[in-house]
Amino acid sequence: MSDDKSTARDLYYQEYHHQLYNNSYDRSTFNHQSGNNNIPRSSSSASSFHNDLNGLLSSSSSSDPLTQQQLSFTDYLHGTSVDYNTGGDRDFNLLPCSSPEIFSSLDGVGGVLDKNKNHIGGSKISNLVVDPAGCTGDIVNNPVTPNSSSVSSSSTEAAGDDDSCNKRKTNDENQLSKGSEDGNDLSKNKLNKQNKKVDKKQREPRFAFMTKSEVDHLEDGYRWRKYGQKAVKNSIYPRSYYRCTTQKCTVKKRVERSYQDPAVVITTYEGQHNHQSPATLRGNAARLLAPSMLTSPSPFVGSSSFPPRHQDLMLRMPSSSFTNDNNQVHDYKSSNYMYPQNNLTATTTVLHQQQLPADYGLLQDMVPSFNHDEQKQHP
DNA sequence: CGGCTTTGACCTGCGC
DNA sequence: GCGCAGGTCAAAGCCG
Repeated sequence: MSDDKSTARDLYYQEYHHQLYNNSYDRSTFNHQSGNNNIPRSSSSASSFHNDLNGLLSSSSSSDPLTQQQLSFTDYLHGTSVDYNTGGDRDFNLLPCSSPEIFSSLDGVGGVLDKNKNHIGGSKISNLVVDPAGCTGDIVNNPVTPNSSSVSSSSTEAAGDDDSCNKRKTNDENQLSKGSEDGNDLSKNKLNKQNKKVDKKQREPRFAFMTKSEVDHLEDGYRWRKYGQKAVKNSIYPRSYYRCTTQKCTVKKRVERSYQDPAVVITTYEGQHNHQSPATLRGNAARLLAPSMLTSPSPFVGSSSFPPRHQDLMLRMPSSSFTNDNNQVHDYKSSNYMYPQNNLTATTTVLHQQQLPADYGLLQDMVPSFNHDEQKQHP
């Protein structure tokens, strides 16, 4: 990776984390800290991750006028049956989220955590970032310009199980095609390759959560099978790859620890669950649900999908804006949630980018505008 | 024995 | 074309 890109990416990080940082202070989320101390939690930070997140996301709605609608982490995981090509979903592309891309430079992240620590008097902090990635629909619909590509293509993610499962199949097909060598076949192969390239552009939506935890693999109500582990460049901590064990469920998640703040675990979800949480099926829903969720319609009812509907996210997010190089104003939806659980306080930061231009996807393309904005706000 | 983790090999995409 | 890094596979081993 070139230095220019690294620099640009760092600038992106700075702006990204600047958003996190500002939101930590701009909003009245710290009020939650003293307001909800009676919310029960389980002892293990890992096993209570699901609970924590539900609490993080649901408790904040009580004081957030923007959020008339309950949204929990379970909602995040399940969402609802939604057509990502319709309605407002198409209105906003989302920040590209490949954890190494976003978090490999964690200067700002560490700052957020430390600031929060100072702010709340040394309480343990779970800091998580919900960072929705490109929508599948957007990928399909949005044209890819030579100078940029869709949001999702900014990452190196494979497109879910279907894609990965097709890898070998594709190789076999290519080999078969090689076997029959005609001029027509060659052109057909080219077309096939192009089509497959387009197919591979399709990425599952991704959400990255940053959580301060001692345990890498956080319990979220689903069952996961680890299928790989890789050393991460510039990091002493490996990245683990998990796949949902439910048959025909293509959801994956990556778990890695920040090398700059080892206390921070970065979990990236990819794909949509097409089933109910095993925890729910086992009758453990109540244990996993945050109290506020018990009073709201069950998020497990109906078909489930991941990620959450973007409208739901947007409902909960105050907006800010930034301008890109073309002086186009983009709405930014972001929020932080503080969730006190006895002596544990957590912060949820949700970033959302709305109404990006169709060709405004690549991280490299986003960086200048972020930088632009950064310079405007902080001369 | 089934389910899960570990781990080396392999594949793919991308930049040079 | 080559090298690198990310992502995935699958055999082997572990564990309850």
